Amino acid sequence: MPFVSIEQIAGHAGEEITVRGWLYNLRESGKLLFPQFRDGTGVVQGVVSLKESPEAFQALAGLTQESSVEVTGRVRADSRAPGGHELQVTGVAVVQKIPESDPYPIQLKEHGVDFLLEKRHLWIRTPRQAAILRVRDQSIFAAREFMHQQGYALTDSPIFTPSACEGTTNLFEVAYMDDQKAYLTQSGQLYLEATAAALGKVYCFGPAFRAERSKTRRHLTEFWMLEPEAAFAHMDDMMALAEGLISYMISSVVEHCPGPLATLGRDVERLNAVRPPFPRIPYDEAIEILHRSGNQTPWGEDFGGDEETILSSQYDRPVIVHRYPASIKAFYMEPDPERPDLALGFDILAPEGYGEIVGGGERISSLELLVQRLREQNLPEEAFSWYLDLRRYGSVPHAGFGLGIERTIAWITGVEHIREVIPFPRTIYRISP
RNA sequence: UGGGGCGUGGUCCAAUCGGUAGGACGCUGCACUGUUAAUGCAGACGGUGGAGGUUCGAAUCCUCCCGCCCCAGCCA
Repeated sequence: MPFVSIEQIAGHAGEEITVRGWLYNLRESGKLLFPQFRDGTGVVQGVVSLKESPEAFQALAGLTQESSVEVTGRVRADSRAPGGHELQVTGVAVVQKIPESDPYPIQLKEHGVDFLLEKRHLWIRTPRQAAILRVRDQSIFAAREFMHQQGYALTDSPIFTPSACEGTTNLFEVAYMDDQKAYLTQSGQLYLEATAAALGKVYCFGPAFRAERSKTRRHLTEFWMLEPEAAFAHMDDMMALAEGLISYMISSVVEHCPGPLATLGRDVERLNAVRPPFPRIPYDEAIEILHRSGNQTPWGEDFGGDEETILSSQYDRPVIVHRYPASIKAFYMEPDPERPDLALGFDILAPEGYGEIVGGGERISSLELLVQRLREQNLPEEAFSWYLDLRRYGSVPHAGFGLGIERTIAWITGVEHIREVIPFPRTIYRISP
């Protein structure tokens, strides 16, 4: 008897197959049972009659939620079944029955956030959570596929680092190395600038750690970031790469995850609108738009959640804001040659209030200017000596950006909170499970 | 780190002015041949986050502590 995954079941109508999975729910109606099985790819309803399949009926009657099973039966199209197909069960092998004395804790009812996060290791079994993780998988696969197609080589950055990318305040210290302090990385960028000078076009994809006391729906303590970096590239090249990357991720998810998107109730039309080019607005113009909208943010200040929402709500696709005041950007940002008070940096704001999903720009290539900026910021020059080597030996214009995977996936899936788009979220108040 | 909010059976909620802490789900049993988080009937288990205080009496009022949620800042 062939094993068939539930997402493939419609293609096996009329055949006898075996499904391996878990009992998602059981409705009993006299001498008829309606068990629902899930296997991680979907949910299918079974039907068992006492008269026709007494042994299967006895095996399933009273079986507890989430007990593991292998069930055999004939697939039949039936409009009364959720999903359009059901399994006429003829054989049941119970792999493990959950005892009634200790039932599965997550009901098919509403639960509170705290309870669900305490049971995250079980919560991910629910169809909605599984659909989100399915989209996460496809998004990351598509992102890596796109980067590879564009000629970018994966050169992952270290997780343990000796110093900060932009200061030490937000770093997690690790008490392990004997002689000097070690920290968990908050960005792979500095190392990517080195590998970009080695291989030309590179990227890394891995976790980043921020010891910020952020407790909003857009923040995690541990999140994943995709960071490209390219030698001889300028800010415009990176804006084009980012919009191509994001558009590719979206179209790949729309193409390969119709089931999960339907489970999530995501409006696919809004995703289909996301195609290049994305609107590009200079910071100066963004300030004007804000002022016209009644927001009085003065020139020279960075944007907060309110400002991001005003700007992004004007468009049906992500919006790129570029050329920010240099004073509010990182020390390594290349100044605009025409306006030295501006930095050649850009952010991409996702639609629908999901906020900043990309931050990046062009890096300073001049040794003298970089040293000057380090001193202005009171950063320890010796800790950056290898980084300065990149400007000593064959320095070139180069640029890159970081894309926050969880924020991007939260937007693609349409979920309220970023904590649902990573299997085991880490926040300031949660390290378990 | 600031501002706001919430902690009641395993879960989700209710409890009027300070007056015997209750319901639903879940679990058990029975009924039901097309259920859609099935339904109906019956049953069992089980709780006020913690420590003080006020009071004849505290889930309710006060103080402190703990846990969590939301917002801001920071950022992706």
